[in-house]
Amino acid sequence: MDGAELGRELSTAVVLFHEAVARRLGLNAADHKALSIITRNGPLPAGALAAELRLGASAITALVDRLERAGYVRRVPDPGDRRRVLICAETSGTPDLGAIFADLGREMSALMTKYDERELTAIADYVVNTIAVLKAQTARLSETE
Amino acid sequence: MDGAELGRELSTAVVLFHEAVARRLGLNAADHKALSIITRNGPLPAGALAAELRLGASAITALVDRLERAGYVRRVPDPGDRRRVLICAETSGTPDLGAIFADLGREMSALMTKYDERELTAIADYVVNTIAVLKAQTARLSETE
DNA sequence: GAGACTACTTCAATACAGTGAAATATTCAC
DNA sequence: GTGAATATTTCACTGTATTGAAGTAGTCTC
Repeated sequence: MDGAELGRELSTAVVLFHEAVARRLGLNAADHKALSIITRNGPLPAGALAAELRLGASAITALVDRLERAGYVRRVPDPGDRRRVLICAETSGTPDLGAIFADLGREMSALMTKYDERELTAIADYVVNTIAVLKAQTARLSETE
Repeated sequence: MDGAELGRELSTAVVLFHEAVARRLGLNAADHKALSIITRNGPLPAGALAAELRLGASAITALVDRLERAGYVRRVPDPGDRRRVLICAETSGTPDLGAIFADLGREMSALMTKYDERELTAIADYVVNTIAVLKAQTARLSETE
């Protein structure tokens, strides 16, 4: 199997894994993406989420309604600016999410014990550079739209 | 940056790249997924696509209509069974797609020249095993639904 | 070759996410 | 304080994808 083929396989596997996670959480792809932004970027105001997702303000209200109803996030009034609402990931309410990624993490850790120092360095370098290439390509594809 | 963080980053980069490709092709995520199945699995009957995507037959008709109208696929009557319609990827009609992946391939090839034989072996092994882990986790997530 | 079955399409109905305008509440500038 | 600006919500509407039932065409069994 050559490099390109391998890359496509990896890419497909990643995308399908994401879909499976979303299905498991009972979310569509867009809501899952929103949830991971919220989880990663900590509590953030609805407006910031709108900018990130390139959606209108009213779409965010509906989206957060769905996530809140499902128990994945919580609305908290911003103490600094009471017009704002901060969207917080509901960590206690999502045991699924933790378990899912813990399992994956465990398997990946086990995999990494196979390699020696030099191999690990090469792999990490490869991953870092692959991320950079993908980001650059994504930017290139997005710029002309 | 630790391994888990790196993995998440890679995963995000892959997903965002896919989204960018889809946007560039003027397709939504679902149609893009269908197109890549068609491209990869060669000409396949509508029913097979329905099974793959877990969609009803009529949804496939609409989906193929959209892809055909956009010039990405073609309906060809199956010579073996004339009830069937084979969905073929329209290679000539999609210069975009080729160009997009050629560019990515070129950058990835350039990256790979950095590594020596042993490092390349480790990287390939890592990718193969990561794919296996992701597939296993995807299956695990899907089985109980 | 008649009847049951299969593959796809058509059509009406439904579900859902997104938009844009108006409403509400709060902050900022003066 | 008053008026302009900002952040979110509500609401009516639009666009689009999916479903399920009915229809059409072809294949298989006997």
